[in-house]
Amino acid sequence: METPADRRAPTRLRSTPSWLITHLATHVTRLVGQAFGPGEWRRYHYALLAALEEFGPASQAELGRRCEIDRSYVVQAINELADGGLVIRATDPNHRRRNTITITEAGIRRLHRLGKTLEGVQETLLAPLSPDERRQLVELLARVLDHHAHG
Amino acid sequence: METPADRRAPTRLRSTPSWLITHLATHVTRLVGQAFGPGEWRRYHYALLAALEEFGPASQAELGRRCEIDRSYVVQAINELADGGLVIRATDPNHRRRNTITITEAGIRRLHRLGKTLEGVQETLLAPLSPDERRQLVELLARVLDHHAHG
DNA sequence: AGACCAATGTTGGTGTGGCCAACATAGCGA
DNA sequence: TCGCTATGTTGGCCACACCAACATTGGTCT
Repeated sequence: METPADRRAPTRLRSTPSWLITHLATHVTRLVGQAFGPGEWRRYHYALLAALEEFGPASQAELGRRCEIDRSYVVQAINELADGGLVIRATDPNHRRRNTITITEAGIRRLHRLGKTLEGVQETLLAPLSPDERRQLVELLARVLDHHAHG
Repeated sequence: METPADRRAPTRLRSTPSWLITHLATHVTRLVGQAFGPGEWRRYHYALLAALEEFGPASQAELGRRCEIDRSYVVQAINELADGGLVIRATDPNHRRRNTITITEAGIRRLHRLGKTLEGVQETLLAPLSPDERRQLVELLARVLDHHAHG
């Protein structure tokens, strides 16, 4: 049997947005993890690189605010990115308590490579949806997220 | 300033479904956690109770398959539910290696109470969407989730 | 100038929860 | 009868969200 009877999900869950989102997120995490590979970069590295490429050099605190990542996690992620030569951490001469993070050429290449990988993930993830439906979904999710981010 | 410049999220992230979903899931987890209260029941307890109410008594393994929860987590959650008198764990006489989990009256009441709480969460979560858009979002998410669950 | 406050980087701890490995027990099928 | 598998259970690892504390350093107010 393709879908055994004891695998049907409760109706209450299938109609509850919060459950759909959190549960789908676990599938997404697994897909992204598989695509990025073990011991390699994770989605937070991608997020930080994306912010650095789009907005230019920034402090760790600013990166955390842009990507909604906790300061303490930014520290670790930037450590790993710097170890890999994807970013450079330098003390801001004007504000000596602050670090200026700059993306390197290697970082930009890696960002684009990870972007390609993520495109494949989206393809797998949204396979059952038409292009129009995919755009609808992205638009709805972005609206909801905007409402709660920095809200 | 309402939305400081350094809080704008990178375009790459805002247009990436996998990022939208995982990131939104953290907001959802926080909202649900606040609504359910500390040290109290969590979403997995709700999921298990919902499955028990809809499909009747079941083994732990079956519950895990229905709700896509790992067996090891089902054990703990059922322990807590049983401690709270919301379910009863009994050995299946026909298959003595198997437990039969049954929801109690108190469990059904708790399920309905948690359901009401969750409805409030959805209201907060989907505030920026119209009723039509909310239905669209639920339908799209359910389709995607169905495709990946048990796939 | 001096006193206070806020931002920053950093460390470390806590809790959730997804995932996997191992194991004993007990049915089931060849 | 000999595996093979399902089940319940324990325990571990990992990704991260969140929070507290702290020293440094800048800006602000008086």
